[in-house]
Amino acid sequence: MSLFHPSAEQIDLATVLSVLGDQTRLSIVGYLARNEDFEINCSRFLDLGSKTNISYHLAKLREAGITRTEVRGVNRLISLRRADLDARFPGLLDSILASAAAIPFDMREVARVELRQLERDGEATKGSVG
Amino acid sequence: MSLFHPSAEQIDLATVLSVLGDQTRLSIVGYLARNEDFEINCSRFLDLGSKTNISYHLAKLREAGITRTEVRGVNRLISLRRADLDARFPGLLDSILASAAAIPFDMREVARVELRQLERDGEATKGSVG
DNA sequence: TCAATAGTTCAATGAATTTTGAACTAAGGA
DNA sequence: TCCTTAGTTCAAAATTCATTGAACTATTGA
Repeated sequence: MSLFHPSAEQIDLATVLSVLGDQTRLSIVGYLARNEDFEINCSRFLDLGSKTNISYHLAKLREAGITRTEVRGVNRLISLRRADLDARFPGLLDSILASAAAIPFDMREVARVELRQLERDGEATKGSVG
Repeated sequence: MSLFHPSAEQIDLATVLSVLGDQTRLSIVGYLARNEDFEINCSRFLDLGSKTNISYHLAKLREAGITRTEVRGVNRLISLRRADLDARFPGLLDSILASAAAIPFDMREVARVELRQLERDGEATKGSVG
């Protein structure tokens, strides 16, 4: 049920580098970094491969300590473990993100996803402010 | 005869990360970084694997653009392409080197190699200063 | 309870990587 | 010229990695 995540101290440099040395996973991490304010679930990455394949790559990222996967109802929300990575390997993630090329995504779908998210946030704000 | 080296612009992030995502190659790079003032040849790394195997790993590093291999007589001198890597991926190499663990080497042999080098430098200085 | 959704696990397959020993090349020194 | 040193190349074996479809699990909502 609960998914394995290595502790910060268990995160290994060679493992992180080899896991990030793959264009699909680099694309996923780049997208997560540029969208830390949004809740991202697995299906957001189906542009990059089949459902099974994305599940495989996300498991690699999680087991390496690069991402966190939390079960939220029927979804799993994926986020970067930025603080843990920065603490363990200062400057590494930032230099990789700065150098990682932009991701080949369908930007209309990206916009749609983000619009839905913003609308949801808007409703939440409306509710709590009233 | 002359060995292939990618140009700085040809160096690819995912390739660099996957090539450095290997403990043997990370050890080689860490050693090169901590000994940039010395001339290092291939056999310096025989602690880490067989001659054939080290040749394989050094070729990977060279083809990824991480090291330069110059033929110097019967030896091949290996050096880090630090300037090229820094220009292409600012901060990446430094953050990796800062996080890379110390290498499991036979430190007596390391000391012997460095002593020989220092003695050679001493002779050169003596000659040029006189 | 039933269906739909989101994602995982499994087994199989193909591709790439790592490791090895044997044979090889090229340069330098006796 | 012959030997030694330094390192490469090749072919084979072992291992690991990536990708796929089919079957599965867990949660939510009707």
